[in-house]
Amino acid sequence: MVRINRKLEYALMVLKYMSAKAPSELTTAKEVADFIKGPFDTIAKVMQQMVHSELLRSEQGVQGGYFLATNLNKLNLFKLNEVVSGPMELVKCFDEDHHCELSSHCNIQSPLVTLNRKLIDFFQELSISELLRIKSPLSAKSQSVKKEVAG
Amino acid sequence: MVRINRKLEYALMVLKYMSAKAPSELTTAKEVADFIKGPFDTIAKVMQQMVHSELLRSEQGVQGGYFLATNLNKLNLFKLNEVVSGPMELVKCFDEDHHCELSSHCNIQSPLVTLNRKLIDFFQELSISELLRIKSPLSAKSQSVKKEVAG
DNA sequence: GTTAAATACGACATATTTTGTCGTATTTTC
DNA sequence: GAAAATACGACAAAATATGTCGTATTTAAC
Ligand code: FES
Ligand code: FES
Repeated sequence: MVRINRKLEYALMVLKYMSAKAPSELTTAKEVADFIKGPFDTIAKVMQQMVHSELLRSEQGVQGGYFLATNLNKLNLFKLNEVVSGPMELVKCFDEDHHCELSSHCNIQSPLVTLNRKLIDFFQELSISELLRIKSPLSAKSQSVKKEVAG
Repeated sequence: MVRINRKLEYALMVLKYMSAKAPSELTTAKEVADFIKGPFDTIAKVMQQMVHSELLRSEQGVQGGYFLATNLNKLNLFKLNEVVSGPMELVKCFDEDHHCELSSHCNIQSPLVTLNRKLIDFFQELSISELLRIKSPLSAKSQSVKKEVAG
């Protein structure tokens, strides 16, 4: 099976939620959790992971929170998935720590390499701002630049 | 996470293995299991599922086995995944029996619909014969037709 | 300086999904 | 009738995903 998981959804929800605010405004994990009626702890951890990979930045203490620290035009779904799930191959066989026990007699290795590559490309080409239809100041700017180049 | 699972791999292995034979020759589950050094029962069940969806046909009894019953040019990865995993949405939220408890407050529903659609398209456009680089008589024929149309 | 609200983070617990095994029945050839 | 194969449901085990808890730290407000 091939499915999108919750943590990736939470990450998308967080970005969607935060991108509706002014860039300087802080957002707390509680705020998001309340808004989407989801589990605070899990969502908070996702946001912390996003800080690690510098998608967000955080301020601690009372009145602390998170704010966007990246251009969502340059962020893609592949990257975002890595942020929440850690780096991993999309075809299990090729994952470092997985070690596929069939690999020595496998008759579809090269097809799987191809598939792995195609999946990576697919997710890399999916920009978050496009997917979430975000029109931030930055986003709008980049879009128009893109248009000029394209047209 | 977003990953290809074993059953789909087994199905691909089976098709790869069988497509190397003459169309009339039978292949047993044991034969495939021995060849790839995989678990007989699981592989057998995958082949049985393929019979249900008429990708293969079977003959019972001693000297029984399976043979290809479909044009692999017309088979795509989406369909093959459905055959081994049953019909299901690629974004869990939209799955009939899953019922996403966040859906009433979800702020990314429309993006998820888009993503779901794109994933389906991606897998539907991946033809099995192309992926496995199969050059069966049928396959070769269709390929040349395709070329003529394209060129 | 104490309290409250927030992030930070690891360890654990639970739930779900995936993967494999077993038992048993049926079909067919020898 | 025995052997080799498919057929299939129920179960078991393993892996993964998801959520919870405990505790520490930071900072603003009082
Ligand atoms: S099944 Fe893992 S490498 Fe082919
Ligand atoms: S999280 Fe399920 S519909 Fe949005």
